Amino acid sequence: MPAALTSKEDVIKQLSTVFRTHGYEGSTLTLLSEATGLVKASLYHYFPKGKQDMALAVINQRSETFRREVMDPINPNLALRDQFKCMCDNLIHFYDQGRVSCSLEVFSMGQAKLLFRDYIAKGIENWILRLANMLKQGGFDEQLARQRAIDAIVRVEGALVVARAAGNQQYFIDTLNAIPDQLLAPPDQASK
Amino acid sequence: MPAALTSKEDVIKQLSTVFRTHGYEGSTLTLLSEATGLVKASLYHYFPKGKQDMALAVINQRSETFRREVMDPINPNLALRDQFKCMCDNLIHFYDQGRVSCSLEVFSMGQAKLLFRDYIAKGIENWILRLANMLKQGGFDEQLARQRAIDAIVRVEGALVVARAAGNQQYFIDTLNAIPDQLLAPPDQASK
DNA sequence: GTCTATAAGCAGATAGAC
DNA sequence: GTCTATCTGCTTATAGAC
Repeated sequence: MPAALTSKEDVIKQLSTVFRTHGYEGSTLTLLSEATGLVKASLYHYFPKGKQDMALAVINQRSETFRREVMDPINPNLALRDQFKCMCDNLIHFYDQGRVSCSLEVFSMGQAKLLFRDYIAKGIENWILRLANMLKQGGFDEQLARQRAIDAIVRVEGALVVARAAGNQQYFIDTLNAIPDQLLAPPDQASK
Repeated sequence: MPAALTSKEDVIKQLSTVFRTHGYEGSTLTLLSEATGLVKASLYHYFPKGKQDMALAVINQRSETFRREVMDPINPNLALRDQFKCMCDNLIHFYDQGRVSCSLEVFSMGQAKLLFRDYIAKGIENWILRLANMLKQGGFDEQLARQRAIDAIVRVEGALVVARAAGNQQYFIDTLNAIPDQLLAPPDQASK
C-alpha cells in the first residue's frame, strides 16, 4: 500500500512536541488538532481513547526513538569516552538542542503521573541500567557505575529544566558536552 | 489585629503544593479550592485576577522562602564545604525530600511560561549568581565558579525530576548530599 | 480516513447575600 | 471575608455524512 501523506508516526511526532511543550493537562485537543492538521474527530479515529491514547503513543514513540537514535548508534568498539560523546551528541539532537522538554518529565506530573507512572518509571530505570552497563564494561565497579549513570541522567534532565527556565539553550548544550568527562573521571580517592 | 485562623501566607503555601504537584494548567480552581478549604469565590477575594494572581503569589513566596530558609541561614564564617552542606540540607527540606517539584520548573511550561517567564528566569539567574559568589569568595576564579554553580543547580533540578519520574525520593537525597564535594572538587588539570 | 455538527460537563470567573 | 448561585466559554468526546 502507498504511504499516507502523513503517517501515524508523523502525527505522533507532532503530538509529542505539543505534549512536551505544554504538559499533559496543558495540551488541549484544540492545540493537538492544530499541530497535526487533523480535526478533533480525526484524532479520535487514530486514538479512540482520546488524549490518554495520544500520550501513550508519544511515550512509546519517544522510548523507541531514544533506543534507535540515541543508544543504538553508539559503536561499542570505540573508546568509552567516544561512546559517551556520541550519546551526548545524539541526546542534544533528541531534545532539539534543549528547545523541548523530556516526555519523562512532563508525564510524571499531575494527572499524567497517575495514568502513566509505570511507563515513566521504567523509562528512567532502563536508561540508568543501560548507561551503567556501558560503564561496567569500561571497568567501573557496579556501584560506581550506577552512581555515575544516575548522575549523568540527573544532569540531562536538570539541564533541560534550567535551560527552559532561564530561556537559554546554551545551559543545555554546555551541560551535555561536559558529561563524557564527568562520567569517566577517576574515582575520588579522598572520599571516605 | 489578631492573626487570622488561616493567614494569607498559609493559603499561598497550600496553593504552592497544588501548583507544584499538578502544574499550572493542571491546577484547577476546584483543586486549589479543596486544598485551601476556601470556595472559589473566596479565593477571588484574596486573588482578584484568579489563577494568575495565585501563581504569582506562589512564585513570590517561594522566592522569599528560598532566601529565608535556604540561603540566609548559611553562616559565612564556616568552612565553605560546611556552608554548602548547610545549603543542601536546607534544599532537601525546601523541596520536601523531593516529594514536590520546583516552582521554577512547573511555571516554565506551557501557558505559565508566557505569563511568568521573566520571574522564572530571574529566579534561576539569581540563584546561579548567589552560588557563584560563594565559590568566588572561596577562591575559585570567576569562570569556574559560575560553571560549578550552574552544574549544582542543574543537579538539584534534575534530581527532582528523576526522583519524581522514578517514584523514588532517594535519588533526590543522594544527589543533594553529593553536591558539596562536587562543588569543591579541585579544578581538572587535564582538561585543556 | 477525514470531515461537520453537536452534546455534556467542567473550566475560570462574577454577582451579590450574609 | 466567606458563602451560594450562576454565567460564559472551552474541553473532551461522539454521531454520523462523505
